[in-house]
Amino acid sequence: MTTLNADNTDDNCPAQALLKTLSGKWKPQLFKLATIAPLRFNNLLRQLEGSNKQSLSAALKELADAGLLSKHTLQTKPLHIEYSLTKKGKLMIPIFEELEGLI
Amino acid sequence: MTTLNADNTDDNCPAQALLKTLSGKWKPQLFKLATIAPLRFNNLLRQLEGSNKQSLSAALKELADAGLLSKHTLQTKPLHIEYSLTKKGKLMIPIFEELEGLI
DNA sequence: TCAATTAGTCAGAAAAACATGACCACCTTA
DNA sequence: TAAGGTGGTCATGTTTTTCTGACTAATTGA
Repeated sequence: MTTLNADNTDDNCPAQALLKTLSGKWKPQLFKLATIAPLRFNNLLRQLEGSNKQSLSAALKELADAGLLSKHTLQTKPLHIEYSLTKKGKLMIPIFEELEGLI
Repeated sequence: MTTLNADNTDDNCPAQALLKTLSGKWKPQLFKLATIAPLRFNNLLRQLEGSNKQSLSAALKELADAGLLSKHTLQTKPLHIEYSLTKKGKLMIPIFEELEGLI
């Protein structure tokens, strides 16, 4: 009898990594909001009641590292930084809608 | 400016609950294995290296509570208990395959 | 010049998730 | 009758995640 998953970072279960990057207290909401409009840091901090800088900062970074969000700086004064969906991120939208459809 | 998510159990983001029930150290693997064959407790405990009774028990319960797995007792001696995908659980399989496709 | 905005980082505390070992009941085989 | 399998629960401890408050730096408006 073979044992699965010698370690829990195993990618024999390919959806697991994606599920991990999307899970957490704020990431689903950040992803969802990003499908509507680009995200801005202090704006999110005000909108997401109960959130905090540290967690939002980490969540945005993880979503960006996963290739779902891209970060770009607008040359305004003061500088504004926007996080918006990448191509990969956009590809996920209809799949999420299907998931929501069967809840 | 309206604030979103007065509490973090909010269902204004419907995928969030589902994402939550599928996230965690063992649940993705349990779901995946359940797409192949019904799950049995001690069998999982042996197969999933590094797992433990407490966590598997909790994970199976959460997946069952979410309506993705159903629990039934086989009248064998000794009794065997099987967890298998519900209709809802089966509906999620192709959606997960799409997600995996774009990783 | 002082307060407030922009977007964060850092250290430490609190909360949540996960693991460990003891224990339970039932049944079977030796 | 003792050991080992079935499928768990419970209390406790460890590890990971999340939150809090202090701090940074540049820019704007009063």
